[in-house]
Amino acid sequence: MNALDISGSDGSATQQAYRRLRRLIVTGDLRPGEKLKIEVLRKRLDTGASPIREALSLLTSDKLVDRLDQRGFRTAEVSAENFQEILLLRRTLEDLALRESVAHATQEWEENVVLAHHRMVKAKGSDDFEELHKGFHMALIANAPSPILLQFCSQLYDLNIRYRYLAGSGLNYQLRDVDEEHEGILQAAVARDADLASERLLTHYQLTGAYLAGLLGEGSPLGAALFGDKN
Amino acid sequence: MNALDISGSDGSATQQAYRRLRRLIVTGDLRPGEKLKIEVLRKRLDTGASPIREALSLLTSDKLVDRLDQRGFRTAEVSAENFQEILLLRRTLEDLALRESVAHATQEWEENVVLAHHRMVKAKGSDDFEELHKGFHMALIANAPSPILLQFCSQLYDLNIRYRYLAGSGLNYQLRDVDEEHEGILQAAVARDADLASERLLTHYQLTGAYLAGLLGEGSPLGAALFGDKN
DNA sequence: TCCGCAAAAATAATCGATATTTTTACAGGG
DNA sequence: CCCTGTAAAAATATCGATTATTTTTGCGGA
Repeated sequence: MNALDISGSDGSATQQAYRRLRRLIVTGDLRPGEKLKIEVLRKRLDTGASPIREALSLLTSDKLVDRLDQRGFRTAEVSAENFQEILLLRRTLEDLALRESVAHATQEWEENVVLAHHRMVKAKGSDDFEELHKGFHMALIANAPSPILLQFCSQLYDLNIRYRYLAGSGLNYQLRDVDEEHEGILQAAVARDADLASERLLTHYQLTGAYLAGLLGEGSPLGAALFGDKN
Repeated sequence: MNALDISGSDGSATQQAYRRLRRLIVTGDLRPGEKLKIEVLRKRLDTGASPIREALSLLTSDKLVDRLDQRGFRTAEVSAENFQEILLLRRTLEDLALRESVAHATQEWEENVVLAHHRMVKAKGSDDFEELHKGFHMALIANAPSPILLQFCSQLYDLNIRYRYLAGSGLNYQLRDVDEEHEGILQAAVARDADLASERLLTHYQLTGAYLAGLLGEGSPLGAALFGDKN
């Protein structure tokens, strides 16, 4: 009815299916390359075929789903190359976005960043953490007057986080002092030092990326299971 | 069933609808911000509601269509800000892509670029020119080992060309020696001089962008008609 | 004249059923 | 034993109709 019900619930059946399917794919509940049969999903999400089909169409352009003409849908494959590409693009685009964002800094933006950081820190360990972590990273760059760029960043974030889930959700945050890195980025951003903030952000990605790449690399058992085995 | 398909059309009804609608939007046949009623399009393209709806979903992620939950679809609005953003992102991403492409140069790639250029030149003035022009620009960067980046570039190209059509199709090619610019980019690319090729490509965009911006700028009658008038 | 409300019309979203295509299984021939 | 053509089964894509939602219209009252 009203557009005001924010509490995760409503929207059209299509929107719901979109969100739920997206989550299933990003978290790895639906494995890479898995065939997505309309009938199966229809039962699993307890909705009609049309919303499923439309949601899958939307996910196609997010690069989370591949559409094979006349042969239905399947989740996007993963590969070491794809992972590296995502890392590279993320570094490039978020660097750009962060600089633009800081360049247009306002008090409101600054406060939103602080708030997003606070919420993320507070949710450490909870189920909401991943979402709030994205919230913090998006808040940093949100002030860039460039909606398309922001959408690219958001999309790449989701593609990236999918690999993190595939590597084993959550565990990769404990081994480094990520908190301190986040804190450093926050400080630099609030101080409106674009160079410093950007440098710290890139370092943050570099470290996270290297860590994940290690887990997922060709040599590792996990990498072999993900990239080698085509069942 | 439908034997009356024109011009070697293949694929599902959805794919066809997607391509046709895309063309209608990019060329400005469907005006910016125009409401896209399923029933109207259904009759216009002589197909069912489902393919239309799915095609519109696909176009949504190309940023050519906006979806208003429960309120249907409409073509994306245009604005001076949006246009400038597209120009900026295109310069940034194609620069990156071109350098990557040249860095991985192969004979096959080189030949494809030459071929694409030849076809474009040959088609000057014909209806196919726009498509082949895109073909040339995409061929230049096609060797970048970065499918996501290439997809971003392709998407931005289409968003950009839409403004060119809105400004009055074709006319903007006559006033500058675009041929020579293309030729220069081609030479530098074939010589595998990434710096030079990139510089020429950016100049090319700079000039084209400035020209179009002039046509579409706030002060101009065309700009006012496009950006000011919300009918 | 200007709201506000309710009924009516228009439109979007969804469902159930049908047609089309792909996949699978299998028989016959090389 | 493997290849190939074909028929049955499964799955996808599409259609036509129904349902839900939004927008418009019309009317009365302030």
